Amino acid sequence: MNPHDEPQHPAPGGLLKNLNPEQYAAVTAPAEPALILAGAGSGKTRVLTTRIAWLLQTGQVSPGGIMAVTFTNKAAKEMLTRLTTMLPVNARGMWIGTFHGLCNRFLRAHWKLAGLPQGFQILDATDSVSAIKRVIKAMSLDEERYVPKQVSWFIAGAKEDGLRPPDIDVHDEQTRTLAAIYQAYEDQCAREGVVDFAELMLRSYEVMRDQPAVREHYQRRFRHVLVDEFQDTNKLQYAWLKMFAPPGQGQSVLAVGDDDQSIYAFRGARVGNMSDFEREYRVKNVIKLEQNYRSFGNILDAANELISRNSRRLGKELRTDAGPGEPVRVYEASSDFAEAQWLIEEAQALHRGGMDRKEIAVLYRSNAQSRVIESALFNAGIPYRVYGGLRFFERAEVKHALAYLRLLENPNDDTSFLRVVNFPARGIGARAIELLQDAARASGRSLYQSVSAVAGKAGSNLKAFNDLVDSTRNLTVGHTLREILEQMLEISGLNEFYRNDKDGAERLENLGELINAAEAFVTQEGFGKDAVALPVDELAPGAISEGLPHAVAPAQVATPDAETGEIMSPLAAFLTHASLEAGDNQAQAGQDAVQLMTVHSAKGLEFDAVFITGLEEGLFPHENSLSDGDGLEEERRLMYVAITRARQRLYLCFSQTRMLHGQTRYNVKSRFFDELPEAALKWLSPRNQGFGSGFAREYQDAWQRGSGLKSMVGAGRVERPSYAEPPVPASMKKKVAEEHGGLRVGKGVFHTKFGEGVLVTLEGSGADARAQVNFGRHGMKWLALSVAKLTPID
DNA sequence: TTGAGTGCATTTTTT
DNA sequence: ATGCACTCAA
Repeated sequence: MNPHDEPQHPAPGGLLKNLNPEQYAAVTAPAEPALILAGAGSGKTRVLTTRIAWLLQTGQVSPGGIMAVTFTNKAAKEMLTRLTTMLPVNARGMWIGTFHGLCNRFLRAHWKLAGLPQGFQILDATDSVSAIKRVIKAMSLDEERYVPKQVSWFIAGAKEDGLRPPDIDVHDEQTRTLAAIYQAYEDQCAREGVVDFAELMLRSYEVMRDQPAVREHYQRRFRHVLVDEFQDTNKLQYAWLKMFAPPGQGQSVLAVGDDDQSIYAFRGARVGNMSDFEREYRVKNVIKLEQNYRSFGNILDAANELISRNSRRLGKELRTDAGPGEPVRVYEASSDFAEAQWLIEEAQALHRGGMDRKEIAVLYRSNAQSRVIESALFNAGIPYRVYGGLRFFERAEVKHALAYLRLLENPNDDTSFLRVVNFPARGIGARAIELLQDAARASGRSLYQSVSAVAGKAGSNLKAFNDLVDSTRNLTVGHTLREILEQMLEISGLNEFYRNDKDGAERLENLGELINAAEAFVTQEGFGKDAVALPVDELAPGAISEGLPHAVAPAQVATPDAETGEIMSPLAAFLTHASLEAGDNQAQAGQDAVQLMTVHSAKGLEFDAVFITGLEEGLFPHENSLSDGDGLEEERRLMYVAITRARQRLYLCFSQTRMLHGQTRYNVKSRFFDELPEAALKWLSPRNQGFGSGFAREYQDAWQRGSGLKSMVGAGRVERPSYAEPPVPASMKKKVAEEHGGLRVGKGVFHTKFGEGVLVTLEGSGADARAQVNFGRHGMKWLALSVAKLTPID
């Protein structure tokens, strides 16, 4: 269909009902490039899904002609779920998924052209680092100078710039070596038949770039491409997109994003892609979604005022019909502990007032800040949930099990081999492994293939390991995924190991959970939404791949491969799934618990009440962000994201004193307070709250810290501890406030040039008296009191 | 092979 | 303060 003579489509009433004019315009935008600036809480997901539903319902496109890309599995899933409630669609024909998920799907179909083995497996970030570590060792390079993590960063960065090892600009020795490591790592990955995350993107980009037939096929196929969170795309992802839907090809590309919520520059996201998109695609349709359906007015006023301080914005202001609502409450605490204590009392009050605990979120800039809050919640016996810990498929025992499974699929996967060759221990030590690695390196073969080259006791132990893997494989041929897992867990000795381990109960549970996950994958997911190769006729010349019989009975057989007719086993599909989706991070996700997370991980979520904690110079905005150019603006966007998470109530708090890295820091309140509209704020008196003043508070403080988190078993499972009065620590008794002419350590001071600060240290006396003051954005200063005019404040 | 002891870094993170 | 990665002795 020619997009330029767009016919009038009958507007199906149900779908478009209740859309505001901007949303309506976005949903029914003509089939040409469009940029949607979607503010926080403006119904972005709704627009995306309604758009797809509308396109399908009006017959402008069939499922096979749609590609919708997101960043997270969660977003992709949500889109799919909402879509299916709007419209009975055959989801299989559509390409809805994450960038990486779609790349995987693409490479499974074109593995040969991509130069990959058919059953290639995917390395997660941790696997990739350990693979790089092996490369560095094999090259006998100094691990101090070439830190595996940093090298991994370098390689991922290069790939995201579309660079292969020969393309690296080797201007110095260091870069030359890095490029050499990159090359060796690539070779190793090829030998082992694995790809990392960045490779998924780059490899599929290259296939599209270098294979005209494939490129033309997909460009013809995808009439409508939709991209979520466009502000988070990196250089490679944008280039990838342009391969599927280049400017001027008549495809409709709908990019949805919010430049004000771009908070991932540090990992390569380029907000600039939005304006590049607008220019390169000659976008006529820029639609702003500014009507907010989430928050009350005061909250939005705060967000708008704050973000207006940023330059280089595409320009957008949120508005609401909901009225001003409650003021934004601000609390100044004396210590991080008092901050946590106050926050908990406030949260309890909200809960007593009928708010679910899971509707209350506590946000912080860095993970280290969660400890005090956790500790306080724990002691108060309030259930809570911390986001961002280890996720299911990242747990050690699960990774062990997956490594065994990978070896069943591909014994030449050295990463997996090394992970489990001596776990559980079977007498294969570092020496044996070194010998084996030497042999493998010498012959250019895998560790598995080199076992026979190792002599003696070590050799026979290694052989026994190989036999173990081989026999498991032989034993489980033709069995269900569940049976394969059960057999593997027994034969490998993992089950027995954790049965005998005194702390093994939870790990055993997780292994059981892994079996469940496999079962669920096979039945519910109808495995291989992502993993299964495309139907044979997918690439038939001139094929209009809409309406193909995609339906495959789930849990039956995998779809045969496009070229050879070979089948991707359920096991291989499950392993792929495990790499692409790390799973949830907490067992009791369903419980009504207060939600703790970093501001970054709060993006995309919303809560009735939000506490933004630790609003102090150096912490938020973070000190490390102030050095680089766009750093402060990104911090401000981060704050903007945090504010706009709140529906009804927003609390901001900061503390005069904070324990960080084992040292007490005296912080100045965040500059962001100066950037919020005073009329929307309500400052709460710090004096009437918490533990009162001085000694009593510090004493309580010290004791609470001492109790720590060590004794905790798990969130929300513990009752309030009954305790005797703790003894007064000696350090407390001796403590005397340092004072000088009305100045006190820990209290505020004013300096005519540097403004407000916090007194950190006082030294010397008389003419020699010096003071150390933290002036926040002006930094830490030493001042001679005989010269500097410091006046106490408060 | 395993345990205790030492050194070191410690913004944000999905796939 | 604390966790983790790595070293060295038993």
